[in-house]
Amino acid sequence: MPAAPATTLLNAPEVGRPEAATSPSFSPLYAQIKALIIAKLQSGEWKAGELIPSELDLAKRFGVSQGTVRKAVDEMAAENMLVRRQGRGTFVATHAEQKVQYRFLRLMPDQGSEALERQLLDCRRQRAPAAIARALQMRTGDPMVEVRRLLSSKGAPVVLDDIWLPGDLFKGLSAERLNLHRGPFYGLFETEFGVHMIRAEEKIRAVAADAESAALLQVPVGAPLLSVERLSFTYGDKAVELRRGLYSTASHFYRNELN
Amino acid sequence: MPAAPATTLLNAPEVGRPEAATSPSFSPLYAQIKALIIAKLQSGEWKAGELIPSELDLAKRFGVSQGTVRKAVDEMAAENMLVRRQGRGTFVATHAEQKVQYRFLRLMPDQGSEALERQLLDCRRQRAPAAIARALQMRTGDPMVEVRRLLSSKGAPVVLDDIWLPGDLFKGLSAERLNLHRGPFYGLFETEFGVHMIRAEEKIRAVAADAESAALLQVPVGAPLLSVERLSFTYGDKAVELRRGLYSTASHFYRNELN
DNA sequence: AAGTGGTCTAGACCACTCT
DNA sequence: GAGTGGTCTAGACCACTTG
Repeated sequence: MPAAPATTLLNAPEVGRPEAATSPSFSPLYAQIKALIIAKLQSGEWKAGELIPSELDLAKRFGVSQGTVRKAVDEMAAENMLVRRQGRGTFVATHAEQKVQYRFLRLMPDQGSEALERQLLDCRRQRAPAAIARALQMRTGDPMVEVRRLLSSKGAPVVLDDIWLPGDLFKGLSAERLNLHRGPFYGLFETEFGVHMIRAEEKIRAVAADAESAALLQVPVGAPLLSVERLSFTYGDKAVELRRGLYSTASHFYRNELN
Repeated sequence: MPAAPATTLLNAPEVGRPEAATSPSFSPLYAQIKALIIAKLQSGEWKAGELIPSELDLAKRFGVSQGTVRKAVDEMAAENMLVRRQGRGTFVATHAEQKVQYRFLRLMPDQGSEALERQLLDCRRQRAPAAIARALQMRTGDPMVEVRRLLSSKGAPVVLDDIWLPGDLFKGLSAERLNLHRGPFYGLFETEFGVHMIRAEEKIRAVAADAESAALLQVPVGAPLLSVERLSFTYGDKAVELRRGLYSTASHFYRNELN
């Protein structure tokens, strides 16, 4: 039997030690450890890209065996919240400085793999329209930031994005900040606003280009485009971004893997 | 130190016992166990939907600890090749008799969740066109089966599929067989032909409906449709199906989850 | 050489299902 | 109650990275 937890205790209702767990609403120890680790990430104590304590260290802190910590970390690594590197340690996942930039962008070129150029079209404070507010669990009229931008491949526009973010979470966000930044927006969101996207849901449709989209994407009006509506979530399954992308799929495609 | 394996030995090159493993091309024991289990599935010794031996049983057979078998099965369950059911055992995953039918179909209705009606349009033996053959790693002109079918929701056509299968794997496949069968094709492929799809890759584009597709899907010519090109794989990452679907996304959408 | 994650074992006990 | 998967522990050793 291990010693009592060194620092942080497991005070979740009716648990603590597995022996105390009875049938209804049973939560295994490793799930509680996972929740504690997530809390550290959420609070910003362990930031994106940083090294977290070793498994042995965590095991001592939480008063459990290494194997239990391991299972918790395993799950989080599988969900892309943490990254394990043998011999080095475990790191908090990040959308910046990653080999695969644009982790959430599934658009692939038919040939080659050229980098995408970004072009900011607009960035302004807005009041939330009803539909946007509903998706983000906010109220109609709440302050928001709307960003519009274009992604191009070898000069040819490919993606037109319309992005909505809660105003209170992204206080200093401006066109200047966005233009200064290199790499994907999600990297900037992490470092500048402490908002880390961990998963997203997309609804994909085929639509006809309207006049404005057609002009920006340089396709004929009525041309078929991929409409990709993305709802992104941070820790605690909180929706923090609604994004509507129009993808020109003449020389690119949306890649998906099914299991 | 455990006793020598009871029946099947681990004869993989330069391994067998982890102690014998040296740096280059190191393969952990559980990965070898996993390969052995996959071999059982591939050979048809354990069929889709069936119960496989218990972890303790497998551990004895393979001469390893339960934990090692567990890790192998864990991975396979994560990849949807096996399904664990506490208290009952571990089963071979199947596309038939599953709560979620159409495991690979990501199309969702905007409202409700009505079942889809199938309508077979065509089923005939063909010679492989160059493009199809290439994707399936066959030769142009090889015998194939082409199936065309329509899926409808509440009478309204939603999906038009054009399916290509290797002729040698699907010998007795005919319109009659397909019409007799209930549920997804992949279920029939398992029971009748022993072909089990374990994963797939999709390339998605927005396209304009041509005359024929428009008529079948009851949309105007030129209407935007989702083109979903799916390449499906069996055990050993062997491509065994190429499918081109046209989805009408007026009242449905393609749902995807990003991690 | 020290520290980290990765593998493997052996054994205990719990939760769940079926008979 | 017997059998299955699920959790947890403790300890050993391996593979990899860094000083």
